[in-house]
Amino acid sequence: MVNHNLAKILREISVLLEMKGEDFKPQAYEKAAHSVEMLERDVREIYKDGSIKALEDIPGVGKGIAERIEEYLKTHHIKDYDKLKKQIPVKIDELSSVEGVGSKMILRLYKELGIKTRAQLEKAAKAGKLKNIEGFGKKTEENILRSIEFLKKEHGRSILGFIMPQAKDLLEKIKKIPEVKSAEFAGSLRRRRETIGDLDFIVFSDKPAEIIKKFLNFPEIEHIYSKGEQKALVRLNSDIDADISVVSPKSLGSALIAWTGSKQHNIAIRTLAEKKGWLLNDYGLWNGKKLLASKTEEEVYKKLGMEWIPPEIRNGTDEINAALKNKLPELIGYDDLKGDLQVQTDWTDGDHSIKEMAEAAKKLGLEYICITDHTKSLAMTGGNDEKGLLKEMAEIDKVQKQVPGIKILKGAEVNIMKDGSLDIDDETLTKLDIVGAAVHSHFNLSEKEQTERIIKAMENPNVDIIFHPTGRIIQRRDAYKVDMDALLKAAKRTKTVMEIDAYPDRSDLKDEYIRKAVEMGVKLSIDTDAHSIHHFQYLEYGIAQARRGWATRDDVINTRGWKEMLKLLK
DNA sequence: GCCGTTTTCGGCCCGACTGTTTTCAGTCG
Repeated sequence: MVNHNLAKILREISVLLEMKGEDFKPQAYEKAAHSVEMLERDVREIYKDGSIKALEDIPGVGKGIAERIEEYLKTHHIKDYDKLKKQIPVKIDELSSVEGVGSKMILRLYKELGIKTRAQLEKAAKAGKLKNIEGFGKKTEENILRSIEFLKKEHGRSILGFIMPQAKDLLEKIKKIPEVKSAEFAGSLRRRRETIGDLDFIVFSDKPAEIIKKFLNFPEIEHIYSKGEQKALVRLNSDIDADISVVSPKSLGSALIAWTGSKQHNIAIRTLAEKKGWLLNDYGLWNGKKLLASKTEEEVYKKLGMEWIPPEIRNGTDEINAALKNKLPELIGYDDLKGDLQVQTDWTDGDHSIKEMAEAAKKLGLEYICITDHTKSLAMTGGNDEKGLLKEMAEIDKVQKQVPGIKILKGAEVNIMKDGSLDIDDETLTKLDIVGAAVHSHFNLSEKEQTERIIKAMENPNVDIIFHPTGRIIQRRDAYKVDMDALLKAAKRTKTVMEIDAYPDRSDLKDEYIRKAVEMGVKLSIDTDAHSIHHFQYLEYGIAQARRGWATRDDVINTRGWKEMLKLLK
């Protein structure tokens, strides 16, 4: 996709314009950059299908930016950008990623010291040259050096499901501070984004200063970036940053909205308030000095003329229009799942036996699981052949008697071969309750070949579910190239279920594909891909993912009891 | 440069904290 590079350039233009003291253009470019980054379709395709008019349909992209995008697609250059870049030839992304360094500082650093890169900035700071620049002091120099040290460790964003246990522990600790009335996650943590930049907490109390003081004494705090009467920003010894903000319970609703974001969502609803002649800030919704609403989120949204919006879908896109019309779907709830349809055991690459997995799932309150060990062509996992599968089925029957109170379904994670055929014969597959099929090899086929390959597997009447349909692993492996529209159409036609793999670094399907599937009436399943008894807890993140994709209870098959669920399969 | 339930011009989210300076611009979320 060209989107990432294009967004980067638009963002750089924004910073360059800021340096020049332009007032509103930077926001315009920043907004356009954000939109382009969020697009699910490649800008090249959008342009190919609908020319420049289609580009102008991207939120925040008007005539001017659309022309520049067109120029970029045609020539790989944007003249205005090149011109700006020539005047100030600095590595903007490198420098602005340093905490506390923004456009104005970058400009001064370049003009006064000729600094273009982060390495040069570090060298100058170490040599004590920064404090000679007007507006810079010793503190600034120290902070820049500290931030560069931190960046060198290359800490990017954390994966939601992996960071959540730590976040939950810290939230519990915060709640135990006596002056705390209540406390919640905020930011991307509360929105349950698939990756998290830092841990945001919002605390409700009438004694903010004391809470900040006590929080700053927590042993896990390694460094304090800033602290005030109401807020603090720190780094934890686990090398992730945490933000805490304390607000009076009187402002709980408005503060939660403000601190949950997203930024785009906040801008949109604050603009909406402003249109009515009101002001929306952390402390409430105001008409002049008159407080209109502040206590609960519901109250604030209602006053603005809309229904409450679940945090998971607060993107600042179409959720606001839907909420204004009272047309938000009722998203699947965190208690709605009754079973897990992808579970591996020690028959292949799982850590625990069928019995141990069943017992663990039962303990968590699940009504059923489906055992889906790998099949033979995935040799590294010791995958089952036909004979092995039959043996495992017999073993499941045996375990079922030993572990009552949870239904153990018989399944397999069958390998889709390069040509779309399966590595287990149909006769054996018909004996299973559920057949999941998945791609584990040949990730580099062309989009056309990969799409046809998976559709061919869907057309097998035994294939019930496509597991982790895009094969991506967050921060490790990109999704293989596939035409998702075509896959979803085929899924609809063949009544194949698409999985939301809840394993935290998979989270596959991702939210925009889930939303597309929901719109097209394709059924989904949410499974953990558990390889250990500890993995069932990941269902929570699969549900979060489904909620971000606007999925309802009805869209997800394993919200039903197992008998009813099986009826939905081919 | 973008945008419209106060549409084709006039406004663009809002507030806390920091560092350096002495009243506020810059940065961040």
